[in-house]
Amino acid sequence: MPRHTDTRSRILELAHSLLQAHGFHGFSYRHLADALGIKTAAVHYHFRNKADLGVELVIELRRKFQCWATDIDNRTLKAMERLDGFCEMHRMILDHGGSSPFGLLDVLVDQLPERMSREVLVLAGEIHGWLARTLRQGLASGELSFHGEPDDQALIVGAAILGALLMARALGADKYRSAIAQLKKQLTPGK
Amino acid sequence: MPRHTDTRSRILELAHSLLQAHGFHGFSYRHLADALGIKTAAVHYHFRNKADLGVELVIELRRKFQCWATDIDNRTLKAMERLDGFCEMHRMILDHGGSSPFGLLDVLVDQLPERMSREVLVLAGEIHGWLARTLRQGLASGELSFHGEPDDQALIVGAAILGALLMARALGADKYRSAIAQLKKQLTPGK
DNA sequence: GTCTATAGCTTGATAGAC
DNA sequence: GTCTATCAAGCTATAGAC
Repeated sequence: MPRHTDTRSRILELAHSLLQAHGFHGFSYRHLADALGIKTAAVHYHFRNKADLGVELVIELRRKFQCWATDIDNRTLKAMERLDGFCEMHRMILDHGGSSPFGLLDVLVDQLPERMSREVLVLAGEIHGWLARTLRQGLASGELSFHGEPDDQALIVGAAILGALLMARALGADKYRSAIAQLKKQLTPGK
Repeated sequence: MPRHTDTRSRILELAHSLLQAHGFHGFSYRHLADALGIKTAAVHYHFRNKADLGVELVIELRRKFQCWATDIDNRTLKAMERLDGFCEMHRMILDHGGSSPFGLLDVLVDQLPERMSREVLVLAGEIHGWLARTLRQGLASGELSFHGEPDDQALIVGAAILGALLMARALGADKYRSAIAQLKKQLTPGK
């Protein structure tokens, strides 16, 4: 019940969860204003237009992901445990009514304001980089097992998690768990 | 240059491609009307409201998938060749500006009219069923290799293809090819 | 089967008072 | 920093003429 004293951060916080749940086009200034007990004009004061708001949202997502990544990388975990953390983070999004990777979505990146989609691409690259690095280390140490390049493997691991998250919204959260379990099975050495 | 004599099927055809490219909320009756040189009221004549149009679109998608599936199943192909066909069908969607599985999207199924999302779920089940069956046969005949249940494997194969398709819109079509190649590598026995 | 005309809503955005 | 008031534009949908 602390911080977020000012209206601006309250807007940002609410917009963040609405972005995750409904996508960028799935909420309006009116939604924000009504839910916060203010007027749309007040929202426009803090974010001149919706594209500006969108850009700041994605920048915040990037910041959050970097914090998460450096934190988990510093904890000297096994590669599979890091991947677990990655999947778990996504599952939490699912539990909170979220849909896509980080809410970065609309998934359909080309339907976003241009400045915003540019930031989304940067974020996507950062996520892919982290995944590839984690997979490469796990492969080198023998904790993980897969064929081909870590960069390519990171591509389908990322795609599978994204896809599983989206499918889970339609088919139920247990399908997400099944899919992730199967994904881990593929990466486990030995059998 | 043949068939689609009547306005109704012209609407359906155009709506189909717009659904694939922009999602259900990404086109309007005005878009349809303007592009076809008719008025919105004419569209309303053929489809009383947009939910009705959406339902018929998904039903048509189901019909198309069933045709595709029975056709490819009758051609006595190897399991991997069938999966290739599945991936290839999706790649064509990508090339035509499409985004999601069949355009069934908005990906965010829970933002669709209820009757429509119900049909989407049926379609999702049919696709999963086909994938699981194909994987099971491939595993039994030794053409494919993976651990765990075919049902679970179908889940992540489907998720990976869906995710790859969406990522490709942001990162480029070559990323889709890379991801699919990596996916096939995982399913290939021997190495 | 297609049209005109229109209703009623929601959206993003701005100007100016307090 | 927040408000009132207002705008043009977009949307779905309907009634009724042709």
